[in-house]
Amino acid sequence: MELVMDSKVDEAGSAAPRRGRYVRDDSFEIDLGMLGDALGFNLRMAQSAAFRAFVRRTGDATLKPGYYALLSIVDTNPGLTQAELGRAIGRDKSSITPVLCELEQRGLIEKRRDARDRRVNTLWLTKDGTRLLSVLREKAREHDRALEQAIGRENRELFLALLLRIRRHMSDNNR
Amino acid sequence: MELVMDSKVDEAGSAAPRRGRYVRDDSFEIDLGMLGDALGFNLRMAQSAAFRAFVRRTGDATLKPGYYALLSIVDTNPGLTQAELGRAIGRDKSSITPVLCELEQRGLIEKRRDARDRRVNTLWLTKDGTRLLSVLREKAREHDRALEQAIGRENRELFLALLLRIRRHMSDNNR
DNA sequence: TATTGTTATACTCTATAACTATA
DNA sequence: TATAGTTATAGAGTATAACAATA
Repeated sequence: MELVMDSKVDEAGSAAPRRGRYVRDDSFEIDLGMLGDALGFNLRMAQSAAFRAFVRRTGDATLKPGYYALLSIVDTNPGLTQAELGRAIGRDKSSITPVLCELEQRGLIEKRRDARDRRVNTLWLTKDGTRLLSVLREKAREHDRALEQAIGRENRELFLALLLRIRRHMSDNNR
Repeated sequence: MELVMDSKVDEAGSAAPRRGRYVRDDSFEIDLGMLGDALGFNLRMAQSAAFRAFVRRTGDATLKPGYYALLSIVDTNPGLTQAELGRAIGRDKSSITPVLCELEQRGLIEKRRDARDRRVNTLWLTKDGTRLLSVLREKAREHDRALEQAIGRENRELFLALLLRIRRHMSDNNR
């Protein structure tokens, strides 16, 4: 297909010494080649840029970057279990445990042993957790507005739909 | 379009104890709430799903997941320096060094001290590096086709453009 | 037998700060 | 003074495997 993108076949071969140009002015001088047209690479770059911006925005909110999503899900689904939470965001339960322990120690969530199935912990937000979450939600809203501005408001719905399709299509389930 | 997914505003409040339903069948039963509509969260989930799929696809290619992009850029820009490479993908030079050392030790790239500026290393692909890259490129092409299929071929250009806008708009430069 | 949550362990990716050698 | 590359170190984020408790 296209994928070949801007392979202008300049340079006429890989032996052409790039040093000849000798630019050193921080201008984006590098040719990404077919990488610049790759969906995966650009998805990664965009995600990484967006995530860093989110961290900058929430950096003073006294919480590690990745924890906002967990608090938010517990808030929306009070009493869900750790395993359910893990499945919801596609992470192993063992990746969830230490995070939840820290959130509990900091008094942001509460774990309750379920009476009907004593293997599971149900998860609940505390008052403090609710309070912190509302602060984070405001930051997240600002972040979302910035992203929306970047892509253009009229593209929001489609963009979101495409991201969702990728998640569905590439997830471990459809291996 | 559809995009709204499952934000049905059920539950009618966060106090409703989810335990009542007591489902345990791995079906996606969790309500992501406003998270499900957040650009940042969905970007992260899509990227992570896509990256895992890429790792599955290249897992037997004898190379760590993140290295393909570096090899590809060195191929397209023979003789570029480590700092330039870092800037091209938005990573600190100290994040680049160990990767490049490993690639050199494995005989995939060559570092040459530049004569005109003896501080810099210029980077070059070896024969082996070129060979491995061509294998990886084939995998990458397959991966790209899978992603394209997920979003729909007609959306490719727009999607790519939006990802690029995010990268430009949110990058550390426009802080 | 299967699942939940925990633990031990390890790997990937990334950054900051301090260093050297150059410029 | 400023930059290129290295090193030491650390911190997120993630996973696999083995385990005890429970189903």
